[in-house]
Amino acid sequence: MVISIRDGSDIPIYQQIRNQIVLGISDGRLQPGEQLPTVRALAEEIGINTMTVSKAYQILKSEGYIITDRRSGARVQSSFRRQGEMTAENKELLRKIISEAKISGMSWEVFREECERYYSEGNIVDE
Amino acid sequence: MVISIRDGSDIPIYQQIRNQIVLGISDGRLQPGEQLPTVRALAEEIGINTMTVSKAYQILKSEGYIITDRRSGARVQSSFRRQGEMTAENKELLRKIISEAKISGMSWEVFREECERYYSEGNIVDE
Amino acid sequence: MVISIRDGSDIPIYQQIRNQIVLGISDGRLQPGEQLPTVRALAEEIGINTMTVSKAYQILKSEGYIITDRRSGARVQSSFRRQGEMTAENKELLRKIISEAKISGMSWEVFREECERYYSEGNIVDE
Amino acid sequence: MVISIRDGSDIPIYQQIRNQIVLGISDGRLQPGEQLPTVRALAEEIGINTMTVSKAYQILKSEGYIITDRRSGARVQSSFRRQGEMTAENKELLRKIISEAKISGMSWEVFREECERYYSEGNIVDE
DNA sequence: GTGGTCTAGACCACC
DNA sequence: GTGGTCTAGACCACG
Repeated sequence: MVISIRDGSDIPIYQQIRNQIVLGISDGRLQPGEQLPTVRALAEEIGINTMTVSKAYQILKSEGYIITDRRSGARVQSSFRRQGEMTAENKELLRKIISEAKISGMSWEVFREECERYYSEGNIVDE
Repeated sequence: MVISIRDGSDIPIYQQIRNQIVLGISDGRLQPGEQLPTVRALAEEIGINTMTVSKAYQILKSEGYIITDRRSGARVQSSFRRQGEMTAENKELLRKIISEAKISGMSWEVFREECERYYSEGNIVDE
Repeated sequence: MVISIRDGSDIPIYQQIRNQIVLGISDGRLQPGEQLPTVRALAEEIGINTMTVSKAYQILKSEGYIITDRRSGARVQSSFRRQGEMTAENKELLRKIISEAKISGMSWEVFREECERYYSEGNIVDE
Repeated sequence: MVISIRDGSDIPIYQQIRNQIVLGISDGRLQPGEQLPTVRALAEEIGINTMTVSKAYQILKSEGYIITDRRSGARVQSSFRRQGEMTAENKELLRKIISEAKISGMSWEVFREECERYYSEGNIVDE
């Protein structure tokens, strides 16, 4: 999977990496149990510091998306806790997005379709 | 309208203020043309520096949500440009939220309902 | 001549008045020697403080655009010093405008036409 | 590139900085992708507070002229959206300038030449 | 090292 | 009274 970094972005690089890997997991490009590139390899590929990649992996690990192993490096978690809830932070973000969408005059139908499109991009195949 | 700030949040205070005012506009608690608290009053109420509030107001102004007037202070815009589009940043955020929701096992129906609930909270009354 | 004030503008009201009167003189809506409304009348018409209109008139007077007279109030200057030069401030503003136009990809021809259009709006008839 | 500030000017310092950098971009003294001085360095050079420079950079960033990067500081955008339009504010300013030029007796030909001269000062080299 | 945030307190122009 | 600007100095996250 290709990780691309936007240079001018306000989002820290380690967050961008983290987000793209989560996205990859959600749409099936990264399968449960699949091996991730080593910290060093990914850092070199993107052209950034290994510390930055390492931080991204640490976060992914602490969030339960990946597991790390001294021998085999990092792998995607093979089964996820499916509590079916959004984090408080994501709820707040969603509120922000929706409030701006409403003010901009976007109808609920159009917004719903946009979400549905994102929702149907690939599917997780686990267990 | 009450503005509440979470101290430990990684979202800057001025952004929190900005977001809550946009939310207030979108759900009708702040009506078009309505007067906002003065920079000094809001700063004192929240217990922060006037500069921080001022920065929030300037962002809101540059985004077209409010107008500032030397006479009467800050007021909510009386009419918004309704282009019916999300910003690129919001699209990216929405993707992130949805990818995480999917992995957590949240079904499309549940997510849709959550969004619909936010969407129906109050309505903008354009004049 | 109708003077209209934009509420949310960054330009101070007295400047807006001043600019519109200068514009009126340049395009012929205000003829040399023509009587301007009294400070009080204009203030009431626009719905602002008399001080503000008074300040606008003072500036116009100091710039030589109008003359004031205890009896007949304010009148447009009947003949202007035609030195055919821009002020240093206007040169700087023009540079700013042109630099932004260039970066935005506006061609010299299009810019020239825009200027020409403004230039031909009405004509001064004096002497 | 040298940034010079006029102390008595009614244009805020951060705006003067902003304008001069835009000018530098438009006439090619600042090339796309080129590194700008750091906030601290520029502040010290001019003899002002870092906040003031920072504000200038943030405006330039929000206008799309530069990007800021935690790694390498601030850099000129490498490609600009070329919509070929003036902002409403610039149109208004241009009207004001032209109205005053006309009254001062400046002929269209002289004004046109002045503009053309500014227009031909350097050229943007987009990559 | 970089830019980003925030404070406390000051002064200004506008109305 | 209002918002806007600026300072001096601090602390933070990022890389």
